[in-house]
Amino acid sequence: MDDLPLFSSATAPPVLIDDVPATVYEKPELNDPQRLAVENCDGPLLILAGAGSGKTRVITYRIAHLVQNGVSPFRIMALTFTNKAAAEMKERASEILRGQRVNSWISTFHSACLRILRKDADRLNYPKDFTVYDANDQSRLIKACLAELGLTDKEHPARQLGSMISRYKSAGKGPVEAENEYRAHRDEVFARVFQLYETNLQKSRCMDFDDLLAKTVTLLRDHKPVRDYYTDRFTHLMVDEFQDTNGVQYDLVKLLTGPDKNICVVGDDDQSIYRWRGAEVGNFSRFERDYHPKIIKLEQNYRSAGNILKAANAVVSKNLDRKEKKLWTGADDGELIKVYTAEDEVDEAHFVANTIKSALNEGSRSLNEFAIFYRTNSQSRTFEDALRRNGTAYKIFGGLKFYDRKEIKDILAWFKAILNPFDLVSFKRIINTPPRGVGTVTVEKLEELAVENGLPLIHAIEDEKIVDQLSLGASKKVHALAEIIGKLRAITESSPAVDAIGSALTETGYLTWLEEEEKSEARTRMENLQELENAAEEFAQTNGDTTMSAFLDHASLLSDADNVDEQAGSVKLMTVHVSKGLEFPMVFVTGLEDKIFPHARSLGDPAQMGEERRLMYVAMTRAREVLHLTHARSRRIFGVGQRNKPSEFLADIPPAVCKLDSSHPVYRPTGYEGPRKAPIYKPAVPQNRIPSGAAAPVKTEGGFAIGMKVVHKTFQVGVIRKIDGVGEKCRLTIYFPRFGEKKLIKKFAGLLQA
DNA sequence: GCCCGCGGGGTTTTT
DNA sequence: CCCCGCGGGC
Repeated sequence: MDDLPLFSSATAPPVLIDDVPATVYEKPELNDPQRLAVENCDGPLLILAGAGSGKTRVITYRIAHLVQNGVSPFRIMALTFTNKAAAEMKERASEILRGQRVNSWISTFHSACLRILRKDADRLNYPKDFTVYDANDQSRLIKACLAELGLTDKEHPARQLGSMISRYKSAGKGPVEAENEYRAHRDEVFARVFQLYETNLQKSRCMDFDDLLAKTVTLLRDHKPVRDYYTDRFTHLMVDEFQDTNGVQYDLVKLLTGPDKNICVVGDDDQSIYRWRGAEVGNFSRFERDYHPKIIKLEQNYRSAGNILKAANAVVSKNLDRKEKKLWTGADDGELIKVYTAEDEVDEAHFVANTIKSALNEGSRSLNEFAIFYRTNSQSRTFEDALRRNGTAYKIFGGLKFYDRKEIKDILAWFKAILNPFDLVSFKRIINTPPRGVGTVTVEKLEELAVENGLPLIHAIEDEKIVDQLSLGASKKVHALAEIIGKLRAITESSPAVDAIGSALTETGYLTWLEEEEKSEARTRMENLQELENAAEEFAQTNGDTTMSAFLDHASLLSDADNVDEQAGSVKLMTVHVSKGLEFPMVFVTGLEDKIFPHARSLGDPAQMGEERRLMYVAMTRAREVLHLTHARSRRIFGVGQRNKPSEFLADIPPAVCKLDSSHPVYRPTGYEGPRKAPIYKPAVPQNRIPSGAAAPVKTEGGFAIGMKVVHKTFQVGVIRKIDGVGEKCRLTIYFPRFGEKKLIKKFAGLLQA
């Protein structure tokens, strides 16, 4: 693997080899651009940091450099997206600054904002002890709003409305903009729900995740003394993963920038994979326009072997509108990238599991050197099965987060309700959980009585005179509930959070309830609750704060308790999104098929396809030494077998850096023909034919199938998502990238195959 | 008020 | 196929 032309396309950046002594890879010192990035501390700076270019090192050394040059750590703020990144940065900064107290703010955007708001929320007509709502709470509140408007969750899914609301708020917009921007009936509903949601949120004295950012922006923008306080204190500001910032975060950063404009943002446009969530890559150019920063590019990759980098570059360089960048490495080419064509998803999983097993048997690698990536969570299942069959320890990352689990939320809701009597979502959650005979009828009656008496519901329930107005049976049950609330309130006020949680588990009857339920999940749930107590204890010890409200803040913002580094001794499984920021010696990127990765919903939309491509780039650049790419010729999707072409990304990888992997004994379902010899990477042509022949049936009707691309005279190109009914009554749900989802009657739509 | 069974829907998700 | 949430029956 030597002097072959590395890239067929003229636009692809060259990869420079052997430009730098090998020791650099082993023990990295600061290279020239890195040193510039560290030492340029005056005025605005934009660091374009390619994958694996030592970004974290640069940020931490910058902090150290500032401190050594007389800037007090007290005046430094660094903003990240994840708690993990913040923790790592904090730890490494304190290592470098041995012994010095690092009282900088190194935290996520959200916790920095929460901290700011806890101090001054009263200026926004919020109590300082407002509650933070997560996506689940938000969804419950939206459902309540829908009900209030006489609408159903069916026609307007709360989750979908929630993400629309979030998208608006991330762009700094509210219900008024929503109303102005939409005219169609469906969206009028959206604006009304949005409006009511905002009103009810305020009434509940709660903020959702997006509010934490948006309200901080309002606070800083409209209250000069507050803004002055922060811009005076923080003379040096740093922002990590700048490509992932949304509109509101950009505004926030701008408001926090002091008069000296010592602001440094770090990011990589090629790793922007959260555009769908409101991230605006345009913030890079906005930053350049607003600040005229110095620009430093970190282009030397210290992570991946040469071939991996060449392949990754080849994939991402097909995107247009990239920042000019030439990522290179001083490392050797390393092994060729292995491409495996599996018969189906079971074969794919076995190939991966067996490859890992034989590498382990050779003794050269340990369990935690392996990672398996997939595009969607549902793909994890077959890998779990295969690994389990091989007796290989594994751990899945992502998925349901600890603090999002039902049992955890059920218990914490008691304290949220007690600490904020206006938080109806939390209170309603616990009124009859576990079931104690206080049903909807009783609650409705109580709500009326509460309104009449001008009391929040939870206080009304504790008011004997009010409860006595209920029927005898109901009032007894409500009294019992009030008693629990009273006890928990007392212990919350007097004792550490751990003890309060402990007594909630027994007093509310939650543990007994779980014990009685003879379900298989009950055991895990109880273990999780035990873990909740541990978490409260641990939080108190590390933060020196035993109060419930502090723990609740922690729980709502630090939502993933799992830490990849701490899970030694297991193969790691995760979606590509979750893999961002991590690295592993041996990586398997799986499901590389048209409609899986790139995902079907991205096909036909250039912007979304660009993001899929970056996603692939992120996945590949996680690998240090060995990269396996796998795809299956057929795969069960929603229980139905489907044939998919190899992903077009496979075709983008220069043949010179990869080889077909056929060396392993694989699991062979009947009909397996052995590994293919012919080149499998033909540039993908748009898949628009109904899968035929041996393929299992896909839902079809009159020449149309789910996933098929079609052309409509008004809406142009779209992808069929759903087919309802047959013949004359056949209705097609089609997603048009430019117009959104439309339901059309086949007979009248005049559709053509794309 | 509770529980089971049906039906709908299923991309990614740092906080 | 598999998970969820709602509604109807008990």
